[in-house]
Amino acid sequence: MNIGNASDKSGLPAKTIRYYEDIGLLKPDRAGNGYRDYSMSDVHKLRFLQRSRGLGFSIEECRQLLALYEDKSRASADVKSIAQSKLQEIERKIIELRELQHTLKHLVAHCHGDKRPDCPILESISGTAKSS
Amino acid sequence: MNIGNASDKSGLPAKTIRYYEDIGLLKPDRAGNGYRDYSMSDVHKLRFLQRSRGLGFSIEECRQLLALYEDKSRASADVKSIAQSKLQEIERKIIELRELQHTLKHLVAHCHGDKRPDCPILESISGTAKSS
DNA sequence: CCTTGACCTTCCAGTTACTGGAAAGATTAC
DNA sequence: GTAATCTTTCCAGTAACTGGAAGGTCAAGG
Repeated sequence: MNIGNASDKSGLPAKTIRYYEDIGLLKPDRAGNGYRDYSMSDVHKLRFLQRSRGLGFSIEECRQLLALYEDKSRASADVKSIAQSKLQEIERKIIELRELQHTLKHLVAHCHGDKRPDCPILESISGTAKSS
Repeated sequence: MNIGNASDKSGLPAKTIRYYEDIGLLKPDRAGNGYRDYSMSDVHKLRFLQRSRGLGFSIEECRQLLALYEDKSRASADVKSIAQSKLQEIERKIIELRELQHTLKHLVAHCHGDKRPDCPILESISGTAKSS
């Protein structure tokens, strides 16, 4: 399929998809007319990249994740150790998102935006003291 | 406290903290010698920024989140609607992280890196067919 | 067949969000 | 007092896109 279609299905702008090709992340086939030709497998990888990037992984981390995803026949211990450290990172990110969620929920529940300067929840979260 | 200390406590490089000041995200006090002086409240906000950025929110989104966090006495409906949409985004990110976690766990559990080109889990995830 | 509009191509420049390094002043440790 | 370790500002470089120009391709309508 063409890049526009792949873009719709993956959620990545066509520009970004071309950029990912430039830096060697994902190289699609080419049709006879020179158009890029994406397989469903390519689209899944693009979606995978779209998510990973959106979740704060760097391009290089995404490259590793994609290599895992593609199983570049590495030594087992190697694959496992990278995957394991990524899993820890994911676990941490989930916890952080839960905390952020918690903070915002309290905000919605308890702060009324009525120009009081003393929202009790925020004070309890952030504190006010100066220290060296 | 000095910027180095704030850097240690927030997890953000001093460079980045200064950059955030440049773009008007967080303006600390200044000590008599011209050094930036961070309060604990500032450090909490920096940590908040460190996390939000690491979780894939853009600077502008972080600015909004920080405004919520600081309760910039907006109209209640305004605050709530922004917070609500951020909460949805957070919910989505958590789900995506869980899916990524799921994928990697299967990888670790079922792919042995023994140079077989046919890891069954990855095939089931990504598919192989071409379509227009 | 021809045009029109929506695709696609490459290339190059601009933006966002840092990041590194120089040059110089302030502080702390001996 | 002086050396090491802060800190300051400023300017340049990098990472990861993003926009726009100039031009080729394709499917639909007349």
